[in-house]
Amino acid sequence: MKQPKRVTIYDIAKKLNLNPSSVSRALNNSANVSTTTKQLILKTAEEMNYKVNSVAASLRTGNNQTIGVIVPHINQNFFANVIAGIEEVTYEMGYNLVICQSHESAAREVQCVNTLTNQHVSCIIISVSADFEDPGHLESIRKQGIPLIQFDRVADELDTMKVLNDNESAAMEAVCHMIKEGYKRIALLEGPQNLNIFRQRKAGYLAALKKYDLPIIPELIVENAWTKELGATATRKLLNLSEPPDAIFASTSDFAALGALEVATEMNIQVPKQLGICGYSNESFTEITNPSITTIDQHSILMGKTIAQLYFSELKSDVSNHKNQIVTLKPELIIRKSTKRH
Amino acid sequence: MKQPKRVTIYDIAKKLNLNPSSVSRALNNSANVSTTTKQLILKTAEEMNYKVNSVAASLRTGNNQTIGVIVPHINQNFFANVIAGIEEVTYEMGYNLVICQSHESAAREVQCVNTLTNQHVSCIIISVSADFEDPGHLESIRKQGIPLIQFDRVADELDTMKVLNDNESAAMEAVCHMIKEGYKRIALLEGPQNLNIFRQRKAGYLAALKKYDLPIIPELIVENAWTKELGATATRKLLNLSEPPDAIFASTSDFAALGALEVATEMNIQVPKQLGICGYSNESFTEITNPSITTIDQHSILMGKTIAQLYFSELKSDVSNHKNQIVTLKPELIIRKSTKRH
DNA sequence: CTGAAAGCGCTAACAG
DNA sequence: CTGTTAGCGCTTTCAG
Repeated sequence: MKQPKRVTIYDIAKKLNLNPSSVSRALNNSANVSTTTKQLILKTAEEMNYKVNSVAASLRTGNNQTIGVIVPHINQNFFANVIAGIEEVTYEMGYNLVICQSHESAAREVQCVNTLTNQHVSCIIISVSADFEDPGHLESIRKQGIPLIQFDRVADELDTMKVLNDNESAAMEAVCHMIKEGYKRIALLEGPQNLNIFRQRKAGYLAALKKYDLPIIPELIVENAWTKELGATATRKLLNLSEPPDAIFASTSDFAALGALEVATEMNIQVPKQLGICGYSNESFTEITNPSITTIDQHSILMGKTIAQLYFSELKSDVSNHKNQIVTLKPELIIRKSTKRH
Repeated sequence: MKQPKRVTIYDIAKKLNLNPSSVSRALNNSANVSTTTKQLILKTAEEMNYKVNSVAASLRTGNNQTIGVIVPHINQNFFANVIAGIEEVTYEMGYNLVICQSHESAAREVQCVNTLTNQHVSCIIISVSADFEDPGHLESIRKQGIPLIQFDRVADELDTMKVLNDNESAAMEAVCHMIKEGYKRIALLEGPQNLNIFRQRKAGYLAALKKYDLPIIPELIVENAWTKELGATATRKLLNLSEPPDAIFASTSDFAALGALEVATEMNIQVPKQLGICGYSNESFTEITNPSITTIDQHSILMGKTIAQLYFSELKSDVSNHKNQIVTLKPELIIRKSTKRH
């Protein structure tokens, strides 16, 4: 593909018998240029179809108005919405987004971090992959002086800006709600415990049981039931126990809850009468299943906006007394038919 | 935020008493450097924690290994999946993605184009906004010598690379299927006709009617029924006609189909017995509604991969006999319960 | 195989 | 207010 020669500020300067720096000043709306010449420059720039080369500007200023985002998958509702929220704010500020997917792989996450740091992005926003273990690559971001914001799935031990959901209290609220609805043997579908969010949700589950003096029954806690299929398998196993649960809290996702619902339907077990089901994330389908599924909304778009706002507020804040702020959002329990016995 | 001084190739060169150009050669794995010095350079680069500055490299080479993507909304299933598909391929090739949302606004789309062209991205991939009228900004991309790939929603008249879905044949197949199931008064929910995709889907609908010698009934064609709410409103109106339709083809989206289904349920009209419903896009929820919704799958991830592959194949192809290739994918009719009378 | 030197396009001192 | 100059970090000729 042929690249036609692009118009530079030198071309404009030459045409007007001016100095490139004046042109630069005019284009950047600097005060140190007379309004008449500024007008003239802007007009001819327009005429000559001049476009800034922001790569050159970035190299010179060391600031490229670009924010890197790393998420496991961009085509998952929660992450897509968070990114949409981030973009809403960054767009207003004239910043661009470079988006990378880690595909839930730590190795790939490291590569994403490298490409972003090589590009000297102004900030990196990340939600870590499922097999996250070693925060070395995140530390290297900080070492290079690039602001880092972790959200949702984070390395707790790392002192960075964070935007979190209060998973524990949300999970607790959900399970308390189920208990109040009369469920007594509530099973938990749990996610990989190396991720903070799943640890917290489990903690909320346990706290709710404790609050109501219900026993913790190990056989009702199923590991790694993350997808619809795994949720279905887990549910089948649970419902075939000699003492099956009367409710399932799919703390991993609404997909697992959907798997549970399908198995219950298939086994002719009535939801919510014989079995209560609660998911997590408020995926759009939870509203239209039969019965509709109780779930927890994470305000994902708001979360994205909050993340971006956090960056910009830090940017203009006083450098000297800088602390890594942590913002925690409150998820919302959405009670639907799948847990309403009364 | 403090930016610690970054290690450059000069630092490495100085330490080793070499010339920066040798360091550059070693890092870029050039042939013109002895294996011993190459080893040495790579080792010390590692030790000194050197990271390339890809901004500087971009400025020098005029090639930044970055692809810009403009879509109406990143948090819509179809677009999120297309982007995921694009990313899968570009990642392998060491390219990055800069993602912009037009928010269905032509004005904002123009701005997105500007930021991307200013950044000298290697390629721009776009699906135009709903209020698209004037392809001027797309022409300016071409004028600047940046390869342009349009997908799905495209400006037909513009000679660029394109990756399309065969909307017309897919819509025709869907309507033919409904006719074969015995539906005779099939309504159409249509989208804004300034977008090629909705024109094509309408054409497919009309072609199917023609094929089976069914009359075109204007009162059964409803404009701009794009969302769930608009789909519901349209359906309510249709079902209250003196001669209501016996089927609805929601060519705009599955959301409109869902709205139709909800209205039918609410009015105690049996689907598929009294009313057939077919959507478009194969959103995940169409599988779990009651009854499940017949729809058209657009192979969105494949589409994304195809787009990226098209770019890379053009990249290495002979420049002289370059033609703007158009790839058309075949959507797939997914027949579910909402149209199965037999 | 290695060194020297120029320059991508822009911005930001510093002079005038 | 405008011009001069240097340089961001890298790649890439051209010499040697």
